Amino acid sequence: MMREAPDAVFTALADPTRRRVLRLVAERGPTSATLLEREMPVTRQAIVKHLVVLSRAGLVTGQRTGQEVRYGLVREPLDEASEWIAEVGSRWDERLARLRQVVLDQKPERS
Amino acid sequence: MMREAPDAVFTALADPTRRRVLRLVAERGPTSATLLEREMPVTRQAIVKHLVVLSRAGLVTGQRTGQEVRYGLVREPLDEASEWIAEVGSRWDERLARLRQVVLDQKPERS
DNA sequence: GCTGCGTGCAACTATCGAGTTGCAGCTTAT
DNA sequence: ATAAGCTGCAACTCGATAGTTGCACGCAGC
Repeated sequence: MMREAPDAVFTALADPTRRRVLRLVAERGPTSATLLEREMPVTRQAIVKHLVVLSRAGLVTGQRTGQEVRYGLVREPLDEASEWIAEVGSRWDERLARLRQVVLDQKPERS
Repeated sequence: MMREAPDAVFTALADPTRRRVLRLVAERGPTSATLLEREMPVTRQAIVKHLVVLSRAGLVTGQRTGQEVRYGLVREPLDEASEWIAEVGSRWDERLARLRQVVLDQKPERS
């Protein structure tokens, strides 16, 4: 199986500033770019760009209310990424287990 | 809490080619750059660079045996990344839960 | 109307990073 | 010793992207 890795998600998570934005959205709840600007050392424009990237990756969704746009978090892609990581880790462990098995099997039926 | 995100790990996971390298290492077990080259559409040098990045992130370790260097996977940083992701997700859920609680609390003791 | 606040688009800079090619050095076996 | 195979270093190209500044548009309230 091993569903192909969601490229956009990992790319989105790569940038520290973007991770901070994501974290703030998760903690504060639906937030606007202008609000986020006050808690970060970069321009609103920069934050907007990050939100666009996060949005394309499906990690957040924007909802317009009046004149401001509030962004909320979406868990699914996040969970998929987490799952991909876990699967790589388990592949390694499976290999180790299989190897150990081979070693153990040699003892009983040694020539 | 929320331990600061391991920057190097997420940076390492951002590149598709690098993820493929990591995956191959996990599946094949300790592997050399030259072996990996045969399964990928890029130069050995490119793979070496990726292995260096993965190594700096602590995701793999190289072990020299004679003239070749075999790289194996290391789970810990991988798990940390997975944990970071999970924590962001749960922050969001906690917020939702807290919000729901507020709504529920309003009913019994409404003025 | 005008003022304020929030969003959206565009152009520009500058840095980073993925990939290549070329060459040198070290092991192993013939 | 010499040939073959694997590693390591260096220089270079080229595209992507994080961040900035500047300006225009739209919705609110006085």
